[in-house]
Amino acid sequence: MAQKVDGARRAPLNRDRVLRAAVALADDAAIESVSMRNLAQELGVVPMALYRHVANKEQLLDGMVDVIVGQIDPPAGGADWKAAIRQRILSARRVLLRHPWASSVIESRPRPTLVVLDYLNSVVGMFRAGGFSVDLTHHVMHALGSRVWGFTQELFPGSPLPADPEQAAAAFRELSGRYPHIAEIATGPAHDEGSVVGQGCDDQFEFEFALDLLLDGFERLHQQGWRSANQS
Amino acid sequence: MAQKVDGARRAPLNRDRVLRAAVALADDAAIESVSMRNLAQELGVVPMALYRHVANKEQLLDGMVDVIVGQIDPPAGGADWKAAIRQRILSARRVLLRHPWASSVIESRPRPTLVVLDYLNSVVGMFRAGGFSVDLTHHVMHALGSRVWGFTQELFPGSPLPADPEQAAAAFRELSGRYPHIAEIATGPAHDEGSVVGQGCDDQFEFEFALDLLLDGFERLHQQGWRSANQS
DNA sequence: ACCTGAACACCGTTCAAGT
DNA sequence: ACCTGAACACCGTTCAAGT
Repeated sequence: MAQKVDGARRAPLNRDRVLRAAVALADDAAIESVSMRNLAQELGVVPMALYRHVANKEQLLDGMVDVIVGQIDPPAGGADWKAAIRQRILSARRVLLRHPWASSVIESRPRPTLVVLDYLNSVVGMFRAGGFSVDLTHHVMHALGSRVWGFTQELFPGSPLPADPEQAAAAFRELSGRYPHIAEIATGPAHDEGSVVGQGCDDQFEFEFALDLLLDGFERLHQQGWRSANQS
Repeated sequence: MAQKVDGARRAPLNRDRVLRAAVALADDAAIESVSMRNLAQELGVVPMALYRHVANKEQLLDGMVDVIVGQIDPPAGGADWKAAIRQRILSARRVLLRHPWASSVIESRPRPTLVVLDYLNSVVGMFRAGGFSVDLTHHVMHALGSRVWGFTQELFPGSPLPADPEQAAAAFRELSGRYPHIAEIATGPAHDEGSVVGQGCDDQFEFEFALDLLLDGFERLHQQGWRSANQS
């Protein structure tokens, strides 16, 4: 649980302390616990005191995103564009795994903050430094989408099966009847035991599989000197 | 704006009417307007009357997703897997474009509903029918992620530039100074006027660019008889 | 047995009254 | 001039009192 401030607090409140406390609260409890009132109590101040340091709750969430994005490693020097971008995105992913609430907050922001623009600008610069045309870089950034932050929408969030093995087996039989294709890819067939598809799945593998598929595709287009259809 | 029910309502409330009213309210106003209290008022009933037809607000949102997903075209017969899946996903996209609130609601659901599982099951089935191995189909579904619903996370939501042309020009000069790479791909260079990169960008083009890049990648892996590393 | 108004435990934010 | 308690306008949901 989040640390309580002791009776006589010393450090005066500032924006940075507010943001770090909000991140800690989201980490320790849940993002739903991050209300202005709850956060104020955690800091030992009256709710209205927060409004001196953040304009409103939206700006608080923006600030929390900035704290997270600030933890992503800077670009690695020396490596070629593909390795460097791959490395950087996997660094973003490691940050997000430490703060599971962050991906949904990033998604929820209607406008990018300056810190977010800094990160995106530098990723764009990495493609450009690799020789990508302005045109191709534009499309490639769109194709990456949220993967540039190290996450994607999970299609099957949370196992639908109960914890109890016997109940799980029964639930699985029912699932197989109604959704045979899902059941098949969820567990893999018995004759395919060496596969990575097994009980649950390896999210890191899936992420890298898709990332590499995209990066390989980008590389191929770049090498072919890809241009928009109306220019070819 | 949403239609008001006239004084003497006739049709008794049922789950379907509740869900359709919620979708209409989200379409006409905004998803933020879809509160139990607001929705009840729209239907001319007391808030608690809704709880007879949906267990709670979470189930209301699930039901709204079901209404949306139910509008996606069934699989096209006859076409090869690539064309058929492409077509189906673009149909999902057309549905989502009619209901702009839907993508964020789909993302927010912690567990898939039966209708959602039906759709996913049938997409999985389309890959399997195209000869994809269970293994590859698993990874390919993960790689599609939210694109199977016809959307992806927008990296630059809403133009950061003001509407006034003069102010926009000034803002853009400042943007260019701080974020030169973003400025470059946002507008494209002057000598590249034929490009699709121009004032703003064509979201449909970007979606299809990324979708085709992925589908082409899937096809290549399938043709090469791709297997997990530990099996090769 | 069915329905529902009042109440509870929350929100984010405004604003006037206090120092 | 600064700070903040009370208040406002909302939430989702419970529950007991009413029919």
